[in-house]
Amino acid sequence: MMIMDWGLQAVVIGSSACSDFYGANNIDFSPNLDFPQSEYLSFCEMKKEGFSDELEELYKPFYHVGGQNTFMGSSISLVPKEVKEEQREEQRHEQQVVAAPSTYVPKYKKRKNEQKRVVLQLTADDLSSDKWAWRKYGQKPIKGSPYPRSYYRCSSSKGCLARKQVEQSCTETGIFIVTYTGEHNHSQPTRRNSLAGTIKSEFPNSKNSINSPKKMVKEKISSPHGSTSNLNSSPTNLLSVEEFPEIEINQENNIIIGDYYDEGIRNMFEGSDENECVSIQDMFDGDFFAGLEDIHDGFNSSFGRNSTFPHFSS
DNA sequence: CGTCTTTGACCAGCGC
DNA sequence: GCGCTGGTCAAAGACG
Repeated sequence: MMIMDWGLQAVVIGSSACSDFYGANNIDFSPNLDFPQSEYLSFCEMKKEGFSDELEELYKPFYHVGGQNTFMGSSISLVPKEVKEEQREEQRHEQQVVAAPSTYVPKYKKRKNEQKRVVLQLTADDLSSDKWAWRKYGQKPIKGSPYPRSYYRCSSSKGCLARKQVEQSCTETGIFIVTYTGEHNHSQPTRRNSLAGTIKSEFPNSKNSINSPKKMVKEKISSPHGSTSNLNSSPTNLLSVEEFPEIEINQENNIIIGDYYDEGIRNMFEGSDENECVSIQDMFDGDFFAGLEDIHDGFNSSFGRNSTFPHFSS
């Protein structure tokens, strides 16, 4: 099931290091039923390994009480650890399941600049389809990844808070993990800014770029925004939309609005087919991400009334 | 000259 | 409090 794929990827991305996927902070992954206690406890103990609250935030949309969710191929409840323990305590005394509180207080406060993030896994070709103008303002080696992460801000408008992070996947050659944060405060530019200085690779030899003395390395590439053209271009079938778990992407790079939506919610997009599709290109061309926020709010209200976890169809 | 990338320094959040 | 880490700043240089 597709949701399994990008859900896992979301975890990987959320952990800020693609090799550091072990679990999530304060989240109990144990299935509602028939899960060995020893394994249940081991999941809970993962918290000690230093998982960030990013993961916690990531899984908030999956929190679901009183029903069963489908995750990683089995029926699983995604309930904050504290909530689960509260439930178990109540079960011990009353032999009944108690609904969890609707609010969950994270252990750690968010980072100062943490905002809603949209995480995508794109090929180099997909990267070059991004018509926004970005200016690189930093690059950092990331722990656990052999590839550095590049930081971009929107260069179309001064004061635009849109940000983009790009890093090469350490597990899939030719796949780039792109994280968008903030929102553009302007319409999409009709043309890109001057191409001056844009022919340098976004991903020069990482070791050189990190450790070498300050020296420009010029690499002629075909696409602007630094996405190298010599990378293997494999079909992208993964999309992680943090905060928007109701969105799926299929093999054709179409964003699918799940059929569990209320008709009214799905109608927020043009058309009202059973599964609404938006291409990657459409996302970059229009206000798709802005619309996601509204969809997300609608989803929460809708999902809150329905005890059945969303089922994605493809 | 304007815009870009590169890269070391700096800052803030987080864990111990 | 200290160290680690990720995100940002800003100076220097390259490109059209």
